[in-house]
Amino acid sequence: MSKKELPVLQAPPCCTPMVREPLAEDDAKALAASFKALADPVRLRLLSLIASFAGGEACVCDLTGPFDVSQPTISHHLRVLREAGLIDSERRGTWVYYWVLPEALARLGSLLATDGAAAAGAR
Amino acid sequence: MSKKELPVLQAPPCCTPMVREPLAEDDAKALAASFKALADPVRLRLLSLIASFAGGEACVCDLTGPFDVSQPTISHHLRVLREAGLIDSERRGTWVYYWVLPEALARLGSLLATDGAAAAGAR
DNA sequence: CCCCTGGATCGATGGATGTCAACATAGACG
DNA sequence: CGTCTATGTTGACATCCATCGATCCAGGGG
Repeated sequence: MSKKELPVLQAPPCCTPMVREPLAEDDAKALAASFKALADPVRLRLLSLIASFAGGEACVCDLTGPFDVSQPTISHHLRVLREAGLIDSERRGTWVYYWVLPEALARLGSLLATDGAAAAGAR
Repeated sequence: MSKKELPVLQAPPCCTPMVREPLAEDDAKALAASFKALADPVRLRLLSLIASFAGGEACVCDLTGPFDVSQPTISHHLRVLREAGLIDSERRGTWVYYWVLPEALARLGSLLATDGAAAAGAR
C-alpha cells in the first residue's frame, strides 16, 4: 500500500477560489476528477467514517459493516478515494488500515470558498 | 426561469465538517448529488466563468464561446448546475443571464473543512 | 505444508452520463 | 403575422461507472 500509483494529480490547481477567475481547462479537468471521487454516497460516508474513527484511521473490517454493498465494492471505492489522493492505506499484520489526507480535502474546500458570501453558516 | 424545479434538495446536510462524525445515509446521498454536479470539467469552468464575470452574471452567449462543445451541451450543463442549486438564471429580453449562488458553494466547501489541518495554504 | 481469514482484483452487466444533431420555443423587429 | 436570433428540449448513441460473484493473494496458525 501507500503505493505511488498517482503520477501527478497530487497538486491540484490549488487555492485561488474558483469564483475569482476562470479556471484553466487543465485545472478544471483535474479538479473535476477530484470532485468525481466525492460524487458518490458510499465514498462520502467512507471518508467521513474513516475520519471519525479514533486515531483517524480505520481497518477495512470496520468499514464493510455499515454498508449494504459487498466487500469488493467497498474495496473498489477505497481504491478510488486512494487514487484521488484523498486517503492512504497501509497493511499492518493481518489488517489493512486507511486514513484521510486532510490537506487534500481542505484544498478542495478552499477552491469552493466564496469571499464575500455568508460562509453559509459555517462554524 | 428561476423555476421551482427543485422540490427539496435545497438544504443539504450543512455545516458540520464531514470529518467530524459519520455522515448519515440520506445526507451522503444529497451531498453526493451536489458534488456530482461539480464533477465535470465543463461545469466547473462554467461556474468559474460565470462567477468571474463583472456583476457576477453572464449571458449564455458569453458562455458558449470558450468551450469546444455544442450549444445544447452547454445548455445541458447549465441545467444540471441549476437543478443542483448552484446557479440560477433569468431571461431578460433577448438573452438569458446566469449567476452563481455563493451560499450553496460555500456550504459544500464548509463540509470539506478539516479543523486541525493546515488549511492547505488556503488564503 | 495446509488451510483459514482479510482484502484486493477480474469479468460481466445494468444503469447513469456527456455529447450531438434535429427540432421546438420565446422575444425582437419589421 | 413572418422571420430571425438566442436558448432550451428531445432522442439517439457511446462511454463510463457502481455493483456483484468468482477468484486470487498475503499472513497467521495449526
